[in-house]
Amino acid sequence: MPKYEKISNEIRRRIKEGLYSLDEPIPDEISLAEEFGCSRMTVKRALDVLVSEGLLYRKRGHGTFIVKSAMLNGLVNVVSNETLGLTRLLEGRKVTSHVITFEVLFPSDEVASHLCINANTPVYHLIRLRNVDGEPYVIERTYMPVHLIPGLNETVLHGSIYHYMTHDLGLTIAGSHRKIRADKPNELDRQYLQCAPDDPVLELEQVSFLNNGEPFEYSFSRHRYDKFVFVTVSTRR
Amino acid sequence: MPKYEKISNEIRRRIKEGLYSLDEPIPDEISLAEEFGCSRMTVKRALDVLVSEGLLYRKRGHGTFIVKSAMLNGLVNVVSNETLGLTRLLEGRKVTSHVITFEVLFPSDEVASHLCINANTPVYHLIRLRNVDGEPYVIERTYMPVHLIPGLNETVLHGSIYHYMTHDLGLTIAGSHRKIRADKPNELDRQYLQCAPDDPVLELEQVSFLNNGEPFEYSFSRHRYDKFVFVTVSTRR
DNA sequence: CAGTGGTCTAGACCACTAC
DNA sequence: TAGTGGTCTAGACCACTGT
Repeated sequence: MPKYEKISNEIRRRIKEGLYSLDEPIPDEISLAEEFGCSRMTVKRALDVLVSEGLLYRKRGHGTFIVKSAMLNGLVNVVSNETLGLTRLLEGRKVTSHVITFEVLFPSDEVASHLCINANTPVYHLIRLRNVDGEPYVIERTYMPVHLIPGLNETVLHGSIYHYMTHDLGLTIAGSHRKIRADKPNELDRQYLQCAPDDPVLELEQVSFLNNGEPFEYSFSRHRYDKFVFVTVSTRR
Repeated sequence: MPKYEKISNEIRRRIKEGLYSLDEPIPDEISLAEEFGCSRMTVKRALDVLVSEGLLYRKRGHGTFIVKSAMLNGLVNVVSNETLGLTRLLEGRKVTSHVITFEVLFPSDEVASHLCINANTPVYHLIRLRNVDGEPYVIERTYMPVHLIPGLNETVLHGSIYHYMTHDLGLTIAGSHRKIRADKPNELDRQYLQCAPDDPVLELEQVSFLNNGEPFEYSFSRHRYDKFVFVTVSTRR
C-alpha cells in the first residue's frame, strides 16, 4: 500500500474518531509531512483522497477543514461511486439469484454500439432476479460479449459474475458510465420484483469496461424503489 | 488557468476530434511532457483529470488508452457530478420558476441535523416549481439557514439562488452529498409537476456546503421521470 | 532488457488570507 | 508580513509489461 494511502486512512480514522476539531483547520500540510516523515506533496495527495470523498475542504490561505455535514450524517463510511456487483454491495446479507433468461444472440444496433462491437459478435443476453434475504430486490438485464467472458454458465449466474470475472478469468474492471432514472414498472418488474402497478423502479443503465478498455457489459438494473438509494458525492473543481 | 488544465483540455479536444487511435496508447507521459514543455508530473496531473472523467484508462507497463465506450456514446461532452443549479444545467433553454412556498421557520430535528444547526436557528423553507421551456420539470423543497443567505426575496427566487449566492453574496459552493431515489408522486407532484397517479418521480436529496464548510442547503428535488437522467462516472481506484 | 505508468522527494514560486 | 494551500520542477526509484 502506497504511503499516501496509509496517510489518508490514518487521517480518515482521526476524523471519524473526532480527534480533530470541527471549528479549526486540521494541521497544515507541512506539519503533517513532518509528522508522517514524508514530503509535502505526499501529504497533499493523501488529503486529495479525502477531499474527493467529500470529507475535507480546503481554503487557500487559510487551511484544510472537515466538512461538518459529512460528519453528522454518517457519510464517513460511505464509499461513493463504487463499481461493485450487488453481492459485495450488501455484504453480510444473503444474496441469491434466480436466472430468468440465459441465451446467446446477435446484438441489436443499440447493444452493439454500446459494447463497441459489430452486429456479428455474439453476446450473452441474461436476465437475473437478485434477492436479498429472500426478498426480491433488483432485476438485471445484461448484455456481454461472449468472447470477453468465456465459460459463463448457470452455476456462475447463481453466484457473482464479477467474482467469476476477477477471480477465475483474471480480468480487472476499470470503471463504468452510468445513467440513473426512474421508470414505471414493466411486465418483468411486476412479475418478479412484485411491483404494484404504481410502484416506481429505479433504473441504473451502465456500460462497464475492463482495464484493457473493452466494454464488457451493457446492463439495466431495475431496483425496487423502496429498497435502494444511490449515494454520491459531488465536489467543485 | 493552470498549465495542467490547459493540457487536459487540449488532450480532451484531440480525443473528441479523433486525433488519437482507439487501438493504440496515446503518447507516453514523457513525450507529452516534451511536447507541452513541462515536467512529467504536470502531464500526469492533466491525464488524471481525464481518467477521472472516464475518458482514459491507464495500464501500468503498457500505456494510456482511450475508453472506447466513452467515445462512442457521446460521453465526451458530459461533465459528471457537477454541483450546478438547474438554471445553468440546461443552458440555452428557458428556465422559469414559480414560488409555491416561501417562509421562515424553526427547523425540524431532521433539517437541523442535516444543516448542522440547532433547533433555534431560523431557516428558509421554500418550495419552487421549475419550468423548462414552459413545461413543469422539477419541484424543489429547500431548507437554508437564514444567516448564511441573507436578503433572499421573491425576486431572487424567480431567478437562480445559486447566482445570487455566488455573484451577489460572494459565496463559494464547495460540493454536496447526494442521495438519489425513485418515489411515488405526492400531492404536490401531482398538482404542479402534473404527474399522473402512476408517474414515478426521481428524487435527489442533497446537503450542499460552502467553501467555509457550512452546510447551506438541505433539499429534495423531485424530477419528472420522463425528463431527467442522472449521469455519472465510476472508476476503480 | 527497454519502456511504461506509480510513487515520492526536496525544493521553488505564486495566490490568497489574516493580522 | 507570515502562513496557508496551489502549482510546478527535475529528478529518483519501483512495479509491471512486453520482447
